[in-house]
Amino acid sequence: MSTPHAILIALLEKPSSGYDLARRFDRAIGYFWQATHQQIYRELGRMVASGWVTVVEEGAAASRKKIYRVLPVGREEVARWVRETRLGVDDRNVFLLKLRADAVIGPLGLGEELRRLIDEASARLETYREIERRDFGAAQLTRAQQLQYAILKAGIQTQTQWLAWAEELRAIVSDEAA
Amino acid sequence: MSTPHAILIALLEKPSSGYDLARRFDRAIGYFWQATHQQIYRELGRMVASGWVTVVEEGAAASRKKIYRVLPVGREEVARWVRETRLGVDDRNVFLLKLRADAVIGPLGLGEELRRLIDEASARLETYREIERRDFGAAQLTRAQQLQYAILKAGIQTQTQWLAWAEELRAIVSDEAA
DNA sequence: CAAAACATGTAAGTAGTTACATGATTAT
DNA sequence: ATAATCATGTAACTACTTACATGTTTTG
Repeated sequence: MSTPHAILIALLEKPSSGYDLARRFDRAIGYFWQATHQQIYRELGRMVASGWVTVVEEGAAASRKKIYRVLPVGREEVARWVRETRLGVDDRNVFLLKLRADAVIGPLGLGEELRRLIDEASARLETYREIERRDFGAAQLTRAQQLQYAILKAGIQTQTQWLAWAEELRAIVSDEAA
Repeated sequence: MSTPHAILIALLEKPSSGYDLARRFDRAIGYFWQATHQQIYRELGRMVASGWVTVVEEGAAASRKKIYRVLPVGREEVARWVRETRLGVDDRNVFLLKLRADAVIGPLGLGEELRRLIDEASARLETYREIERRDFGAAQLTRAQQLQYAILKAGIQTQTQWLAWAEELRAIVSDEAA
């Protein structure tokens, strides 16, 4: 559901052609957000139709490279999406997308949502810790139990790491004009 | 692409009805793998057709609760999927699924894939560290730069945490009959 | 001049989401 | 009795994936 906004944010960072976007989504952006060229061209077409972006054909008539640029309406749509899309703990890559939007178009008031995500992650961590105490307190664990414990520990460590990161982020995000 | 296998593994852990599966996917399983009841019923139907699972109707004729159980063919399909599906660094939840499969049906030889995923995560971490040195060495960073740095740090910390977890796991996974 | 990279699209199939739909059982 | 939970499904829509398709520009 966030693919069009991922593209809008990438275009706000730097106006590009569909091909350039596809390359950017293969490299840097692709580390936390994926989009194939087919998705990109489809969404670009839709977003031109919606009036969110304009397209300028570049180079000679033979070379049909098209550079897309976000219009004020599209910019406002990004801001609206950041404000109104309520995220869950599982949407961390989407939150990173919101951070990129916040970096490229002024402060958008992410402090409140960050606060809530921290609370939810804390609650989930506490649930995991309870399962840990209840199910993995035994001295000797079978191989299967060791693996199940490892799966749980993946969750515990992920929440712990994210919480530490999020706390550090609060200081930056909090100076906001919500 | 792994939804049917997620369901098979859940059924290997405990034969269940579609409704029970949906609940399990809402609770414990749902922390790292999602499936709605519509997906579950569709896949159960397909898997019965494929001969991977059998269904036993329980209770009176009026109450039409159906308990699904994995057949040997389905069990072998899980083993095949674990062996033959090549994962990337972004498929960590899928790797956790493979671990659950390994816990429920004997050792499946995950050591090699774990080794490769560790190598790939190390390489990605090194890429992130290079970007860090190149782009965020300055003493004073603007707000936008601080946010971009925070996004990068999320990646760095995620890889670091995962690598530590994976190294710990190697000891358990390595005693394998590949 | 040939291969790689640039550049943009369509078509078909699969998977996932949201809404609709129905009926039985259990607890208040 | 009535509301909540149990229990299973269908239909319509949207998104994503894989394969196909075409032509240009740059580099060796």
